[in-house]
Amino acid sequence: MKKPKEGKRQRIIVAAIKIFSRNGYHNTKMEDIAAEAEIGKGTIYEYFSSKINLFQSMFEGGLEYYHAKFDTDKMEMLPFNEYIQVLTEAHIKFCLANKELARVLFLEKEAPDKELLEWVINIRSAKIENVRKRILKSIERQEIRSLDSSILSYIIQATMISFGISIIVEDKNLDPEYYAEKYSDIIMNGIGRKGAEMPSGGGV
Amino acid sequence: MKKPKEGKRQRIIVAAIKIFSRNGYHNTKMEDIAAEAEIGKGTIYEYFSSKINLFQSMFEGGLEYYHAKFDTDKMEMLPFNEYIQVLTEAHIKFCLANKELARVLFLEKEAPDKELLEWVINIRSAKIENVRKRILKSIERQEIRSLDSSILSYIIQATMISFGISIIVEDKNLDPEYYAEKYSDIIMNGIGRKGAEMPSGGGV
Amino acid sequence: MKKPKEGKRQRIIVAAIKIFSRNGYHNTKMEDIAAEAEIGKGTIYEYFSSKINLFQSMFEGGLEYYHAKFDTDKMEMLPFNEYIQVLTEAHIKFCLANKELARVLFLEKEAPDKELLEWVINIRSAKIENVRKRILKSIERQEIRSLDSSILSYIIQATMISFGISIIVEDKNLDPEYYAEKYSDIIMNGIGRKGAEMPSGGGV
Amino acid sequence: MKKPKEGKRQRIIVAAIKIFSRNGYHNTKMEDIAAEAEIGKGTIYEYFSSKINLFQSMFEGGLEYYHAKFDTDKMEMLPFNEYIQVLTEAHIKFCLANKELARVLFLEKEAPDKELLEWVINIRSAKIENVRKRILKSIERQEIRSLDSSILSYIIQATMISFGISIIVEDKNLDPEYYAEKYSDIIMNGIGRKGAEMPSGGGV
DNA sequence: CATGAATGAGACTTCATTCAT
DNA sequence: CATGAATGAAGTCTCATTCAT
Repeated sequence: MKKPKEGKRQRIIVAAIKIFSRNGYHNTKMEDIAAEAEIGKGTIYEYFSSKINLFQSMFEGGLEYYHAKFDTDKMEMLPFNEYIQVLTEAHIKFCLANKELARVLFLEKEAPDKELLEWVINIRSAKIENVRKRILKSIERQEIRSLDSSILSYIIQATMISFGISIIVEDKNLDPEYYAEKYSDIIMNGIGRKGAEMPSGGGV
Repeated sequence: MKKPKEGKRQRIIVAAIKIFSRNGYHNTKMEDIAAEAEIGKGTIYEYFSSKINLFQSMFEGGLEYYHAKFDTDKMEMLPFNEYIQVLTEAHIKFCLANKELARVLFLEKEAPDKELLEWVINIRSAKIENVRKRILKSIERQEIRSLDSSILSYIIQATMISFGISIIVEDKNLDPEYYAEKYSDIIMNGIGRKGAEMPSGGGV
Repeated sequence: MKKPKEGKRQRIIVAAIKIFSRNGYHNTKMEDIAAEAEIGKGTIYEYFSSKINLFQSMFEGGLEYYHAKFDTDKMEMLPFNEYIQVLTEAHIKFCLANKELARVLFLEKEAPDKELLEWVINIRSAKIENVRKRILKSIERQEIRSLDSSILSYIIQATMISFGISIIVEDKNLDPEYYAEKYSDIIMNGIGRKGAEMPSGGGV
Repeated sequence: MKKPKEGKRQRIIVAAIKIFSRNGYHNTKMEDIAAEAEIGKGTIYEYFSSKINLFQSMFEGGLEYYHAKFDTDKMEMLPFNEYIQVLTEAHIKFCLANKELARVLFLEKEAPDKELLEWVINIRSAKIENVRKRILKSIERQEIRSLDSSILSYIIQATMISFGISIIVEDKNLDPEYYAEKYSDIIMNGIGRKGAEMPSGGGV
């Protein structure tokens, strides 16, 4: 039980994910986390300066871990429809494999701290911006038709999150490949009947 | 001016929306709400039995107000692409007009109370289910092609929320009609180049 | 319902007795008393300056009413055993007829106010002293044997209160005449077997 | 000196007795007790879950301590007059030695809690019933004459309490042995002049 | 390093009292 | 006179953080 040094820090993080995920930031007591980690309450303060600091460390580490799942270099090479598929599949797989962490990352919205909130918003904006850039590139490459890149990036981002939420909150077991493919199909080809001229097609 | 009993309740609700929206449930003090409403701390308790009761009352009233924006009878008549447009437009307009309320309704995720959390989840599931039923009907009517109704309802729901969030959090001023139309276009027609055969088109 | 002036004051007192008796001083809210009296909360303050003042007024009035039951002039004439009987009978009758008031007078011990507490203690001391004087007179008159008048007055006082408590708290229906007579018998004649020499008889 | 867990609980109890005794339940603040015990406010809650719990713990412990003073086995052997003496003496000694505790035990009447109130009433009833059984046995043994055992047990109980009250409230220094003996004498032999026929003697 | 007993700032809530009507 | 909506002081309890061991 007396792991070296860093084993304990990790144990605290793991415990924190579990408890924060279950109860939310404000309903979580440091004591609960200590109990989950099977260590003394005071020990947490050897590794983290405060509750908010623990939360942030956990959050940032978690987000890093999440983003590492998306190997951007390889993805650049993929055609857009595959890019969407890989993105979606990776996200769903992550949520399925890390429900608790995902709950913290994607559901914890009550800002424990203004600074953290801003940081999170910036990360998300950056990610959306990344997707948007990819969209612009794909339009250039004529992989996809010309459209408002901003709207599309919102749609993509939002839908992925939404799949995650149904896993986390409703505890559904979405099949990553099936959902990724179906989603890609819808977004690439639309939902209108093939060949039919949709009224909105002529648009503005 | 000590008599008028009503109006004060509303004033408290309005103040609560503002403060809960700004700080979240747990970072909000009853005193702050009282100050915002320009009344005494104790007065709140004349109208609401507790902090959680105030929050719930505000939340439920807000959600009711939100749902009232969607006249379901008329919407049933619309073709699917217009249905999407109207839905999206109403949502964006609501978020623009009620940023603070929208923030509470769509961002407050830390359950102040398990019961409320379940209630919210149920409301959302019901709404998604409603959209899903509409999708099935539209497939039947051959307005849209045959597809996984569940996935599509998630996409629609998620995208709307996402537009709201960009208004609420990033303080963007989305043009309701433009976004509604562009979104409808993407979802109906897809993003692939017209006439091009998309690889995923042959599906599964 | 719009009684003259003093009717309302009395009504408040009556309500106060009922509610204070039921809940005790600190668990009683001014609002409860107002509700019981079927008047507005503010109206109480037209007749009593504060909660403590209402309590004191009620208490003092009640004690006066209680003491009025003991016509000291007539009682002076009675032989001691009858004096005890009349005293006890009057007390039991009072408690039976005014359970709620009696509860306030004899059970409310948590001093709502130091001043009142002292006042009550003084009243009781005075009453015990009165009984003691009567005892001394009776010893002089050779109605009773020579003994420690202080102890006897405590016994008499305490026993009466005790009978009252069993009525108030245990809700027993003591027969005033029976108890008065039996008590008088015991106190006058003792409990030892007639004629037997009790060991303590020779004592000290 | 942060470790020792016990001793602190006792210190809180002692402080609680002092403060509750001085001010009564409702006029006592947790902060006052903490100050008296020279500890922090929050520390009390490490040992007692609430104010009412602290009061009950103190009360029950105190009553236990009180009852332990009466060794019932030995007392069964004593003749009735000595039984009364020992009972009275022990009670007076307890009140003298534990004025504050005695005040809480015998004067605190405003029920902080209905449950506790009932518990106290039951304890007292049980004690009175015990004394009554002893009386019945003594009548059987012809130690005392035949009489209403219920009345006599009330008298005995009441008188003891009364002695206690004069110690607690009036701060009198009663001599335990003197009072016990004189009281026993009165109760055994009555107050009537020896040999004189008391009118009530022939009774009913 | 590790611990958990101790702490006290701070939040919710109650209720006696006031005062405009 | 009568009222009851409004008030805010005051009390209970929680929990992040500290520090002696």
